[in-house]
Amino acid sequence: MNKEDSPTGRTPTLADVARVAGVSTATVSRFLNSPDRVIEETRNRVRAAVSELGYAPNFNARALAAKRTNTIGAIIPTMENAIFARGLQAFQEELGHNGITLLVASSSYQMNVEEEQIRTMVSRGADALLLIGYRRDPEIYEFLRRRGVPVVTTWVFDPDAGIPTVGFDNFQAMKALADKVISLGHRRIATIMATTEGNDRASERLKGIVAAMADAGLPETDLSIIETTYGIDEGGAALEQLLALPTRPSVVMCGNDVLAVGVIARAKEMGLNVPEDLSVTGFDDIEIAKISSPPLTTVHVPHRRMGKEAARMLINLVGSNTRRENIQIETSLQMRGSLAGCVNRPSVADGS
Amino acid sequence: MNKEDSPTGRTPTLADVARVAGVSTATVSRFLNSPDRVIEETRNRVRAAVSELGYAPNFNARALAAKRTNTIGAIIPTMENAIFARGLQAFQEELGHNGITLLVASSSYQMNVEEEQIRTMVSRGADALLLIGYRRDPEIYEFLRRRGVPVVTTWVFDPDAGIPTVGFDNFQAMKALADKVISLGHRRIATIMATTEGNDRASERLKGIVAAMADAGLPETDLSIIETTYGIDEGGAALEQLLALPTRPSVVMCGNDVLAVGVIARAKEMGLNVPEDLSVTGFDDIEIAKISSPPLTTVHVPHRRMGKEAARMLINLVGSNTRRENIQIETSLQMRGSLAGCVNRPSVADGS
DNA sequence: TTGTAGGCGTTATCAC
DNA sequence: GTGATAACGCCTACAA
Repeated sequence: MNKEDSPTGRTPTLADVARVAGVSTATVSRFLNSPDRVIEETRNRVRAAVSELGYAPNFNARALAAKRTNTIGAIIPTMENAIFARGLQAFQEELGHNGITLLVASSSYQMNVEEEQIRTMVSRGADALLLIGYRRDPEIYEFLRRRGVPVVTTWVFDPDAGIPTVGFDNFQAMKALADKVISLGHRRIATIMATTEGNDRASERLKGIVAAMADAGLPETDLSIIETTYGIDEGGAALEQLLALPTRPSVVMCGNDVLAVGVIARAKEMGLNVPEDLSVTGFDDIEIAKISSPPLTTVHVPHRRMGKEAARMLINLVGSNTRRENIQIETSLQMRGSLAGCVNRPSVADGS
Repeated sequence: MNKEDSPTGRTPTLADVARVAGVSTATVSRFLNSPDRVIEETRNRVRAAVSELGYAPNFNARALAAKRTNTIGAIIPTMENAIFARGLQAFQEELGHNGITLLVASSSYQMNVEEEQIRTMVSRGADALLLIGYRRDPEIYEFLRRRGVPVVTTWVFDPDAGIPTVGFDNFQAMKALADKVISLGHRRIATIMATTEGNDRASERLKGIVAAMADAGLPETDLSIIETTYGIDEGGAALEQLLALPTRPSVVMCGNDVLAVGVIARAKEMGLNVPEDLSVTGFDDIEIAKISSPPLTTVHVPHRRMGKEAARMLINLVGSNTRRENIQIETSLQMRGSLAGCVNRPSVADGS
């Protein structure tokens, strides 16, 4: 039982430190928040008292009194796959450099869960919020506006969104890939997407494919669409549905890399060669895209830069130094082995 | 400008609700926390006032007054790969069923960062903590004990750890796999592990391999060890180091699936056939293990069950219904294509 | 530079 | 059942 064993039997408070140091609570508070406003001699006494008591400030009390938490919240659709990991990592690093803590929650792609979490974050005092995509109930934006909580949305870019966006144009990005696919001779195109309802990224990507087909004069009926949740196994299951259709696609364009990798794996299990029998594309260019075999053709997204820029904008907004703006991140096509030209063989392979 | 536009110009408080409903703040508080202790008639008035004002309770004030947050914190080594994702998901679900919120932070496998985050979580009022592994500075456990914050560690099982563990025996699990590898004829074994310093899971897994070799009478010099950070590319880089050594291993046993998949990918790039030229094993059995080609032989860990059990124990500890205990989760070998028997060919393949 | 004192929004202990 | 009212731990004018 050393001297550090809680002398009072409870966790030390500011007042305890003040008493031990022989100063007022105000001085201790200053020592903690702006040490330069405390004279050296006093500083030492307080510092000693702090470490003697093992004092740690009570965050909730601080937030209550200061109306500021130095905390920014991020709500992402999922933590189960690595789609958002890298961007969030960069986001967190940038916040860390500015002494800001990140709080993360995941909504499982459910809008009502997300709303709940937005309210929770706000009631916990988050100074600002990072959200994925911009399409959500206007009421929630109204709520945030009234509470004065700045928001930035990412993974999308849209100057007309009404709120700051830091991201890329999902429509154009996917259209560019679809253009490429079509130029390689593919006509029977299938796509596996996240449920597009309430998911602007997915629905815009889908529109991108449709637009590319329209440009090429392909009938919309040549496009088979399956909506599913994101996951490797889900991708595989979707592929099976696709192959049960009367006309077998020559290419499957997936809404993200996770689905695509699942498709490739299942295709191989089913005895199909990728890309000879079936081409596959993804979206995101996360790590598994490279290690898939064949490696995955996909849309490269500069996740880290996106996360960093979002953090910077949010930090500015909290300091209210800036008006809102939008930052566009450029994506690029990442060609790899999973996409090949289409020789337009009949939909049911024969032995000839 | 409708009636909901903040009437007072600031966010509504309990007192505002009380005023509008014509009751005391105590009653509103009761309405919020134990509605059954308020008579129906009053309840309705309060309910109306709440929704009229768009009132939402201030979490920090609540925590300050109640000394309880209904929040449990989890600190994991990384969010960058999916190792902890599934377990954490199950953990969160179980907490959710009990009205508890989960706060997640990641430490990037750095002990000092983790300590910092533990202190942050506590000062934010987390009612309890979930940590990965048990090996850390005793001072931090002392800190938690003094603050009365229950802790459960997971991904390890050790009744002697001094704190509750919900997990598996890393030593035995890896030893079982190594036994199998050796029984297949492998002698020149290499291993790629996370830095074992401060990482009990990694160091125990390594010991498991060493023990298996000892049991088989293999000299310890037959084991090449490379320590690296977890990541796909890191696995690939480690493989290159390994292949530069004078005696080429016939099998690479990796500390986790992420490394192993990286090894397989790089091996193929280098023109090696897996498992003919080189066998590879992992640990965890996360999703990529299945989609790797060849699919990965690994140690299966029941992540979801582990997460769920940890949540239950933590919930009990917060209610202080229980004394601490330990729960062992059984792992199993998951044999797949990346591991084959060793024909003990010379370390440098020739054309014969 | 430092101290005093009021307030932040809830909860909880009492009486009534 | 309901209402005062004192905590909870910290911040921040304002004074000294």
